[in-house]
Amino acid sequence: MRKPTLMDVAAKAGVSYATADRVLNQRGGVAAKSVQRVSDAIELLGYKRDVSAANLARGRTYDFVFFIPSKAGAFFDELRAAVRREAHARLSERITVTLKKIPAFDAERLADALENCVDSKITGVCLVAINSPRVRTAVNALRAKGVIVLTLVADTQVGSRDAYIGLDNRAAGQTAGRLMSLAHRNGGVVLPIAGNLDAVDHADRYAGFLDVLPKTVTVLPIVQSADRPDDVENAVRNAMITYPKLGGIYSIGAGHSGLLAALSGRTKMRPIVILHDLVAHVRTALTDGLIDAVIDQKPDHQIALALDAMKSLSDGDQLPVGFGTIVPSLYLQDNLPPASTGGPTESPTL
Amino acid sequence: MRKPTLMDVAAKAGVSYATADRVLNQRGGVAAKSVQRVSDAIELLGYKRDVSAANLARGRTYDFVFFIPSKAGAFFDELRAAVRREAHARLSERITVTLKKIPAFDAERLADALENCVDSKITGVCLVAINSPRVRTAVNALRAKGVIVLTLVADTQVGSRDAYIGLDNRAAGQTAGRLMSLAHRNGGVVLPIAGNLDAVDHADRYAGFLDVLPKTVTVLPIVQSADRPDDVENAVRNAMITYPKLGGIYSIGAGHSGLLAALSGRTKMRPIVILHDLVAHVRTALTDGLIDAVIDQKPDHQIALALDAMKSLSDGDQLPVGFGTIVPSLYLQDNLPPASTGGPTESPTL
DNA sequence: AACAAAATGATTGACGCCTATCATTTTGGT
DNA sequence: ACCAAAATGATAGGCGTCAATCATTTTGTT
Repeated sequence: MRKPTLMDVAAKAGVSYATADRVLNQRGGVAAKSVQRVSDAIELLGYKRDVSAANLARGRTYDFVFFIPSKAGAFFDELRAAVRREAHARLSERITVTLKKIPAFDAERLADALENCVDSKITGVCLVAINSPRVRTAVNALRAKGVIVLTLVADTQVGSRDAYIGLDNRAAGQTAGRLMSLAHRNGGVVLPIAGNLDAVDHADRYAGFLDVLPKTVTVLPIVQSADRPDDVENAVRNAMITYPKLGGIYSIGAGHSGLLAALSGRTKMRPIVILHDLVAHVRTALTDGLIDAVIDQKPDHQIALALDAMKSLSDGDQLPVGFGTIVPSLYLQDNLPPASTGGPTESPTL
Repeated sequence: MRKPTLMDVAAKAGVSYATADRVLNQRGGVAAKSVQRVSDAIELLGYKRDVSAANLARGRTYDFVFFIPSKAGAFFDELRAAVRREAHARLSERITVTLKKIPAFDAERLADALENCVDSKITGVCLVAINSPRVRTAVNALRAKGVIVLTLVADTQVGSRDAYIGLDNRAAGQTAGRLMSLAHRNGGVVLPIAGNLDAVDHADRYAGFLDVLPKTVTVLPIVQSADRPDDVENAVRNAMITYPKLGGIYSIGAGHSGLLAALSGRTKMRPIVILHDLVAHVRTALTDGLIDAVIDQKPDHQIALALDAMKSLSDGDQLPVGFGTIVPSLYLQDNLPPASTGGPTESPTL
């Protein structure tokens, strides 16, 4: 027999469709014993509301907006591409996604963009947070209107948004440290490079890295490069000269091109190199054996999670605990995920 | 303005709803120029059929059956649990999943079960394949009836099923080898243990492992344990006595409990241990520092992919190239995914 | 027992699409 | 210009649910 409908439930419970509906949708005005009978019938039949039919009837659509900075570095480009892909894939699920590009580090532009949203009929927004009073008030205004607000990659204060989706940076650092340890079982010297330890994400990664390194491994003073390729390149070159036995490099932030330049050509007897985010040129470097491991935060996965979360939240569901915490992926040369296809693929059948 | 409907398309194209529908659903009997005008209108408006409404109207339901062996070892238990979880999560999407348990290695029972399906109204089946003539004919009979047939974890001949979803075993072995190399940059001795090299999956993993190991690493003769814990335990104990400097162990198959027993207590100065499949006790061993790395084939992900694939295929869509190839995940102690929650969670809101 | 309040029943028109039927118009061949 | 064939239009009922209305029955109160 086919899936039970609300009609079947009503019949089983010995009430009318209207009453069953009142129970299901908690419209109130139903006697306790009727509620019970309907609940029992639902349980008994294993009834599950057909959400497609429900959304159709409700005329429900999900309108989401993503605000992604145009920061230097390929990572946010990949994030944007992931948004486009996911959005395309869900077009037929009554989900519409708009992608807005925000100048990097520009809290005012971000606030402007958020404020512009307040009046439109938007279900949820997802932003890479920047800490600023105007941004906070704009977020609060949105939430006051019932708009779901998610932060992605970078968070604001807990409580001022509905959920945060982002990498567990400490775990990422620990993973790097653990791998580095495995490669230095008899001790050695390693060099950490960060963009800026004032940024919480970099600081967390660094802390995690130090967490798991055994005492037999010597950690050189950390280089803070502000993610500038030139600075990174110089630091690496100097370190390799000063410490000929340099056994490993952990690059915590960005500025990879400088690192790769300093390494280029040295595929033999070079330090173990671990860095973050599997962007295109990093993938190439890994394939070519120029570096050893990449710790990734799975931008595609984050976007998919963000969409799921916004949908759930706007349906009034709660998110499971721990939701949104991205566990880092560890890629070596041989377990790289397939490169994501360029644009949204045209589907022949509509 | 809201999403365009087929009505809007028809209006834009200057034809009736009926004609637009005839074009959209390729019912034929439409003049070429009308087809063109409708196609243009679809393109212009960015129309996308609302699949929920379509499935509702069609009365379409997806009835899938999974055949999973009750093989020894926790892996298939996890696979079954994943099926239950995913099935529960998609109940509201007009997807019904039945889970059938097949005695391990029993081609006849599997064939029986498959043959029983032929008459029922089933959309697709998904099985862990066993090579046998009766199974093959049963599969062919199903496919002849229009039932989608997927193989999972273990494949049959290409061409006799619609798709295969399973681990890239060579990549898995390579990943293990790569990690082992990183831990033995100055050479060393490692011990590979397989269940049975006649099984293609084990053979592939072993080949991949050897692929990437440098010549400076000595590989001891492989132990074939038939996945028996006792044999594994003995082999490991012997090797550790015979080769006090044993630097690494790669366990290709199952029988982990014997391995863990041989290792227990030795958290210091023990060989690097890499094994497969993040089942419960392996997770514990990794957390406790008894082993170093786990290569996982993501059973949950495989099930999710299987459902997606069966749905797509039964809708007549094609799968993208490379679909179904599972890239191995590499877990260290610090990047373990959250343990999957026991049963399907009861959702308060229906 | 009378009466208001509460609960229930019955029904209806969407939502966007599918499928089918039947009537009407247009086309092509001669 | 005639006729059959082809193409198109118009329309209706249904899929499962939502949201609303209005009528009817059941309660609890005094």
